[in-house]
Amino acid sequence: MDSVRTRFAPSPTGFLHLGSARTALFNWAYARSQGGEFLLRIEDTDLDRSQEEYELAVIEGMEWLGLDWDGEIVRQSERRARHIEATQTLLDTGHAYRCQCSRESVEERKKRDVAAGGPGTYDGRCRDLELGPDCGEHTVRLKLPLEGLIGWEDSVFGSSGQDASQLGDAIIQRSDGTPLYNLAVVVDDIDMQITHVIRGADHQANSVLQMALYDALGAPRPVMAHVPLIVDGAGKKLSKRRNNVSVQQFREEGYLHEALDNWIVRLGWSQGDNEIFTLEDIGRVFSLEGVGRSPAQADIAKLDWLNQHYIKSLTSDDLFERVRPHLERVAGGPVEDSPSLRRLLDLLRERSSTLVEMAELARWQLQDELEYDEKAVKKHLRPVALPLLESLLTAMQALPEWNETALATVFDEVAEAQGGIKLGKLAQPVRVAVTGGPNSPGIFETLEVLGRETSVRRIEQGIAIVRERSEST
RNA sequence: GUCCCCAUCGUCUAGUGGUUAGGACACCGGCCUUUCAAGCCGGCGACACGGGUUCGAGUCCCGUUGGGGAUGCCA
Repeated sequence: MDSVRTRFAPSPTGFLHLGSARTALFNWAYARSQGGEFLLRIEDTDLDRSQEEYELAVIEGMEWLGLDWDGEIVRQSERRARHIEATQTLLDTGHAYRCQCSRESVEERKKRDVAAGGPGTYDGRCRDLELGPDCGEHTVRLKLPLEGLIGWEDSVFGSSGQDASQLGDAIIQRSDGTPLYNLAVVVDDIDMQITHVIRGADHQANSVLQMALYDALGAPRPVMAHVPLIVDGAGKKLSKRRNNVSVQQFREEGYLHEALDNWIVRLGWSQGDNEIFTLEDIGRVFSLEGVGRSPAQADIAKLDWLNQHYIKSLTSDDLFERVRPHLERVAGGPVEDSPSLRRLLDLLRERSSTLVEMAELARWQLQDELEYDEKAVKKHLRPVALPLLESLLTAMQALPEWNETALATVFDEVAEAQGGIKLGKLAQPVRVAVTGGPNSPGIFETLEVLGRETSVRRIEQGIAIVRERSEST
């Protein structure tokens, strides 16, 4: 049996977006699961739209997602001679013909046909004219069968295809002599010996044409597998214009590639009731049978959940390296590695669904000056808290050891001395004093992480705030 | 307009003629608790509609409705 060869063929017209990323992932996964090869081809034939910058962005996105490809990257623009050669072959074998029709006249005839209730396809005016190479400015059209089904057995959608009567002869070479997408794709896929073409369902119509092209070129057809589109909240195909969906943006927003891969693979593919799939799992268990047929909406809440799941499973070193840029943004400068920061990060794992959120939650540790939450201050730094904070401060300063256990003991003693008040009565004012807000990890952990010096300073500062407030009222 | 495709909880989905229609996320409630989370337990919640076929349809067929995609000398 021939070994499987798939490819991902993005056009570098923007950043790698969700839909493309999923197509890439599926192709990668299928190849890996079958012990085959996964190739990368950049479709840069539309020079107007292609930009090197975007090509780099696409590659970067692939690498970030962990989708490694085999062999050298193929650039479609470098294969022009082959495309032109193939067109010539089609011309020589009578599978294609030169067409002199101008855009305007084709357009006009099309309009007329549509008005008459027809399909509005090219009417084949030049089909049998047998125009030679010296016929002046011309395009080249593929000579499609006039009738019969042009179909294939799709691995996802089953019997697919269209009746030839609904199709017009498509242009495969522009009047300036350059090849068009459909021709180039087929020629490249043949030369690259692609065995399975896995791509978005928006290509279904192209596939009809491409099947005819394989036939005309006398080449074996690959297995086709169309994947339902990912749609936005409005049910529309994801668009770069309307939706913020580039993978680098997700990265910047603090999502892990592990989460993104897992999220994406479950958009249109499933395996029983399983939800968690590492890239390694995907490369092992992915199958075309598991691909569904209806479009999927991308749900950020699910991504958030997955992201936290993977954040929890990261090693300490890995986590630190990945949040670091986000921490530094919050800190406004370089952030030093330290045991207490590592400890804080661990405490924050189960409180953060993104790395950005995690850095935000670490703000009180990263900045010298506290940013107070007004509501929290009003609620917890009140006169009643004054004796509490003061006696706590005194007791804390006398502590020989600054750690969680010792702090817990101090809190218990103060709570007892203050008339057996609940721990919460004590903890909240302290929390607001040392973090500026009402939420943080456990108060003992928080204080330990913060260290004696800063904790004491901030509690004193908190006491000052209470005094100030009681004087002004 | 024409062609193609799709249709199970709000979302992602399991389901291949006989199920109390399952899971996950989200949401709601409870437990835990020094806050927020996390965790655990529980709850709400779906087969678009109408015809067939069948002893029996979420599952098969037809139609309707709704949605999407394609209709480029773009990729």
